[in-house]
Formats: sequence, structure tokens, C-alpha cells
Amino acid sequence: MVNQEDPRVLRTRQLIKAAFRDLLRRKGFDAITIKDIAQKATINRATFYAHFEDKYALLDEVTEQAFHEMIPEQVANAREFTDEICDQLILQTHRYILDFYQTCRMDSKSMATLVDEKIKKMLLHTIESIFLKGATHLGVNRHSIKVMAAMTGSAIYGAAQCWLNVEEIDRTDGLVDIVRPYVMNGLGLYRDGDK
Amino acid sequence: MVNQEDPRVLRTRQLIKAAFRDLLRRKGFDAITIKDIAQKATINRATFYAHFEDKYALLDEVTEQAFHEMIPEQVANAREFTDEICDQLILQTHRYILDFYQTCRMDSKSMATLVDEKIKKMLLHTIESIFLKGATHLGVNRHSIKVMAAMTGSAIYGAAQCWLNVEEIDRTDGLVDIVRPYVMNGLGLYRDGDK
DNA sequence: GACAATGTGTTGCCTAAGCAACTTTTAACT
DNA sequence: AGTTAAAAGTTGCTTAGGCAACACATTGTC
Repeated sequence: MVNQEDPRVLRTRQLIKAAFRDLLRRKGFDAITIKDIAQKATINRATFYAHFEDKYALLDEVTEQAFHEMIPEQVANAREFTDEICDQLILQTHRYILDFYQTCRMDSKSMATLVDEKIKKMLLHTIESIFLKGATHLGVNRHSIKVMAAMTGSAIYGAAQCWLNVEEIDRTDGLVDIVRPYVMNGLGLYRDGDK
Repeated sequence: MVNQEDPRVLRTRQLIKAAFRDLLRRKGFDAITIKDIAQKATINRATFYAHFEDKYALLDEVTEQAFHEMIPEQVANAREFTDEICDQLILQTHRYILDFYQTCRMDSKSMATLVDEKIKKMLLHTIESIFLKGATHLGVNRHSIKVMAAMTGSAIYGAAQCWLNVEEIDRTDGLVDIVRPYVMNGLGLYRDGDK
């Protein structure tokens, strides 16, 4: 039951997600109760459970959606893992993490972990899907492609996260200059003469 | 059917009114269809009719609510028709008319008439209810009080509307200086030495 | 004036949402 | 440890909202 096409369902889910995002901006994740969410969304508490298992599932979906909406067309449609695409992914990841940590109170350990995992997974998936479009020649079998994607995603994510502790957080060109050569060399795709 | 207490009903009515106010800001009243409203409110067209007879009834309610929310506490609780209260009513009426004509496209004759009538009626009612609280001594019987209220409301409204065509629309002190003495004298309540 | 196209209301059937009244966790206090 | 309170989930029944399909009015255009 609960037909995902029903306009009432779409509206209710929008209301819940909007309420949640709003609450995250002024309360810690752990401090937010289902009752809070239901109240702000002007829905019944029981209705919440018809749509989400719990607030973790909600967080998962909100995170996914936010990241997804952030992906530029260029990256989503990319058929080849070029320098430009690589740069975009690095910047997007960095921007996303920054946004999240700035607008939400990441007081909750559980939340930070969940969000991190989610983003990493999406990043990885995005990269893998570009690799699989096949224009870029890497290892032959899907297995090695998966591993390459995993490494690339993890590297980008790790670097972006690490950059949070750097003095010049906003000097993203510094980040890009470090990560791109590393990744592209690792993949054996580096072109520019340097290094 | 349709219990006005049901949270779904409250929410739906809010959505409809918000959608309508929004549409009024960019479309003429006549150009707005029920379909437009339903779409923007993310409800079904049939649901609209469960709450409002037509868009005229909706306009009526939106107008009433907007005017009502504009009434200062001081005026709502007034037990006597003083100079200050009189001034407040004049300014409020002027402000309301100005707002309405500025934010909405008053292209429709029917709409302008309806809104005008509505505001006048509410203004009149507000004044009457102050008179009836009785601290102000006017004629004895309710009948004459009603007439006094009607005259006062009409005078204030007429003046405020007329002021729209004056060069210095925003010089509201000019408006007040003309209307207050007129009304207070008419009611036999004027105190200040002047005139 | 015939025609299509679009908006207005209405109706019956189905589904999502609200509610009350539970049980079960979880957490805080003493 | 024992008590209490608040939050988390669950369930059966009721009601508002969505939809399709209708009849009817309005408009424009050929």
C-alpha cells in the first residue's frame, strides 16, 4: 500500500522532507523527534510511519536527494572520465560536505556517519556509472572497474573531507590541484605534461 | 461533511489560500482558473469545491482574513472610540487598500467591487463593535449606533480610497488630519481645542 | 452557425491521512 | 533496582482527498 504516484503521497513526502530539513537547521539530529517532524509537516505522527521507517531512513533520503540535485548535467551525462568531470566531482563533493556541516548541526555522531557513508556511496556510484559507459579505457572486466571506482570515490571524498581542516577551506583550487593529478594518474588517464 | 477542525481540512484551506494569494500577484483575478489554484495548491480540483463555492467565495475569505490580521490589538480591544483608535483605523484602511491595489492586479471590475464591499463591511463592523462596548456615549438605541457606525466606516473608507488619487499618497498624516476631525466632530466626540 | 477547446461544477468509488488507544523502548531521576 | 515520563511504533476504524467520467456553459475560430 501507499502508491508512490498518488499526489497526496508526493505532497506528504515533500512536507515531511521540508519539515525535516528545516528542523535540522535549528536542532541537532538526535534532538529531533518524530513528533516534531509531524507537527511541522502538519501531518499525523502515524502518517510519518507510512512513509519512512524512522528518522534515519528519512535522513538517508534527504541526503540522497540533496546530493542528487547537486550533480551538474555535464557530470550526469558524461561518457568519459575527463579532467573536467573529475574537477566537477571534487568540487561538488567538497561543496556538499561544507554545506551540510555548515547548515546542520552535526552534533550527532550517528548522523555524521550516516551522511558520510551515503555521500561516499553516491559519489562512488556516479563514478562507476561513468566508467561503465565505457568510453574511458580501463581494465577490461567489470570487477576491476568497480574497484577503480571505489578507490576514486573514496580518494575524492577523503580529500574533500580532509580539506575541512585546512586553513584555506575556500581555496578549492588548491584541493583540486592535489586531487586531480593523483586520481587521474592512478587511473592512468593523465594527459597534461606535468608530473 | 468536511469538519473544519480536521487538520487535513485546515492544511488544505491554507494551501488553497496561499496558492490564490500567490497567483493574484502575477495574474489578473479573471484570468485565474480553479485548475490553476488546484495545481498550485497541489490538491485536486474537486477538493477545491469541497471547501469553497467558487473563486469569489475564496476571494471573500482571503480578503477578510488579510484585513482581520491587520487589525492591531489596540483597536480590536478598544472599549472607546478615541482619537488614537480613529487614527489607527484610518491608517489601516489606507494601508490595506494601497497594499491590495499594489500587489494585485485589479484588472477585474468584479474583483475590485467585491474587495471594496468586503473591506467596507469589515471596517463598519469593527467600528460598530467598539461603539457597542458602550464606553463612548452616543445615541441611546442600537439603531442610531448602527447608523453612526455605518457613516463613520463609509467616511473613512471613502476618504482612504479618494486619497489614492492624491499626489502625495504616502503623506498619510495629511489624510488623518482631514478625516479625524471630520469623523470625531460628526460623532460629537472631538476634544482638542482646534476647530 | 457549427466546431473544437477549455473551464465549471457534480458524483461515486477508492485510497491516503487522522485519531484514539494501545504496547514497547528509551531515558532520567532517586 | 524501581518508578515515572516521554518518545517510538502499531492497529482498526473514520473521514478527507484523488480520480475518472460526466453534463453543462463559455469562448474563439473557420
